[in-house]
Amino acid sequence: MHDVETRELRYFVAIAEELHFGRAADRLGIAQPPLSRAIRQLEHRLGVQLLDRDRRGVALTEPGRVLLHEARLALDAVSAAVRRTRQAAAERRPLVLVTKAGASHELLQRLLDAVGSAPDPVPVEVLLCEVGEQAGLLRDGTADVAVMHRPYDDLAGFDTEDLVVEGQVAILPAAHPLAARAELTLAEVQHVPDLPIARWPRLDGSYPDGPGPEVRTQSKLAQLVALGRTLLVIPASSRAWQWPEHVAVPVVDAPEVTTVLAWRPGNRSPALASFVRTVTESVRIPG
Amino acid sequence: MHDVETRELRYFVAIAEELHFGRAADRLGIAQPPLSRAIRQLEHRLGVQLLDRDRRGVALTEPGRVLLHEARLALDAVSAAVRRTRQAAAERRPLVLVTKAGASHELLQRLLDAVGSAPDPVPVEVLLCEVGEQAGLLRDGTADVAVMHRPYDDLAGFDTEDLVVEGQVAILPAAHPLAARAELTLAEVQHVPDLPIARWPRLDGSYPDGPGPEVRTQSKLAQLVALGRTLLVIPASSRAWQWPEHVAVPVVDAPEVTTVLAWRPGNRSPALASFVRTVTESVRIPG
DNA sequence: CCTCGTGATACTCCACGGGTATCAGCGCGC
DNA sequence: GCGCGCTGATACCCGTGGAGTATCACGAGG
Repeated sequence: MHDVETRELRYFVAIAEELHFGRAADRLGIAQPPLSRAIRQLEHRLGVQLLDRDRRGVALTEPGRVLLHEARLALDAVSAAVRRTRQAAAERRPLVLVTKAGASHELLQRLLDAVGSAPDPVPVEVLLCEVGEQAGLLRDGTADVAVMHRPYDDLAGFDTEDLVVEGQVAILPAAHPLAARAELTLAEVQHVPDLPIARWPRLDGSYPDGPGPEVRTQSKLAQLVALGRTLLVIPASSRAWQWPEHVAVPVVDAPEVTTVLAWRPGNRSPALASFVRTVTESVRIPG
Repeated sequence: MHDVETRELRYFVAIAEELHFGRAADRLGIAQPPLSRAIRQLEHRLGVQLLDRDRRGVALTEPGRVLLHEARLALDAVSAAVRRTRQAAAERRPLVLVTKAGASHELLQRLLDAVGSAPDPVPVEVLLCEVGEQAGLLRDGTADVAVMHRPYDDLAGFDTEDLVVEGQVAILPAAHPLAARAELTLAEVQHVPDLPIARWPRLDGSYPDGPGPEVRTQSKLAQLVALGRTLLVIPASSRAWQWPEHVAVPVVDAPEVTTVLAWRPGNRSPALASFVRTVTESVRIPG
């Protein structure tokens, strides 16, 4: 009875995401039969049924959903081990900061200025990503520190430092009647019949049910708003939405959003420590 | 160029801990040559030298130390994936609480009483371990929640809830002159010539340099104190040291120790949530 | 000098991961 | 109704590579 190998976890993640043996095998660059065998073998080894094989596709069981989540964490940890080992062998490299494209733009600007003009400037490389990708990039060692937003982002398992708190605004097509309002409430915004709220993928890649369009990238969503097909509620400082066709209206009762600095706990790099210190001292707006 | 497999990480951890190919291979249940090859292959794949091979044994390079730490985290994450998947398939099982044997005994008693007499009692299984093992047991999914002590224990990556704060006492052999004192200071305690402070293994398994004896378990340390070979400074509530040959003297300027409840973030089990709520409400002494 | 103990090398072998071909159940269309 | 197409499962073969045994190369110590 061997142990579980990362290969098996990769296989399982692939099929759990695709829910289709053929496509998953394709993505993995192997044939379908070995994949079938590997998954059966994994199920047998765990003593747990992970998939409900139905004619017409595959569905995850409840333990399967658990394994999907845990396997992602485990694979990220393996990637992190490889990355951090290579980084330890390399010369002094810049600190990698990751943030959602377009979010907290001014804060980011101030933050980089502060770090660049500190007595001992830390070289910083900025990596922009899509919504929800930051946690994975931090976990797998691609990035050292992230600018994230509570309660939107998944902060589980990270050390964080709060930076600023802000309200949220609704982004509407300029042509829409609600765009003329000085302020709105969540109730008004949540059920506009002709502007259903867009649906983002969950952590497991599936979409919640609902009338709105499915989106995965900010640029596509921005275009949908400009086209008058949807609206959204986001922190006031987001700058990815300043098209001429967009109007921002404050939503008075939306939950406040906290911009936070997040990093992998246990990271004792002096560059990171210095970065966090500089940023919190110069950027934070005391509560 | 294949990916890194957990087998390779297990091999590396074994040799990094043993620093000896023969013993490591033995522990892994394989012969020595395959282990040599596997490690070479891993080094080649990472493009990093992990070990300094000297005639007369092996030493870790700096990247090797990084990989040892990261590989342990990754292997724990893989174990956790397996455990949690199996648990998800099993019937309602008790919550596993882990704590250092002998630490915070009264608090543990109150805590279990409170949970047992709550309106919806959560079945709790208590697991006792040695110093420093809690983090690993939480990370690899063996335990769901731990009673730990800041700043002693490694809380990196866990969600925590503070329970109580307390001072520390020095545990001395009853026969020693210092045992008669009503209180002591850290400076007095730290350099008692005939009672060098015992050395605990670091996270990587190695021991710091110094004159004191190397210890790994509490029971052995307790005996060493009773024999008049060492002393130690611990939280006042620890109860593993109440031998007749022991005397506890408060150390007035020792840093305070906070007893905390810790658990893996992102655990959405209702049993855990209810447990944490009950415990914090009934046990916590407000600061 | 020989011996012992280290890790590396040279081979042999076979288990297992992967490939191709094919099967088996179900939905669906003509 | 019957065939076709799509699913995942099965059967079988093959080659890679992981693991074993035997041995080497090198240094330390007596």
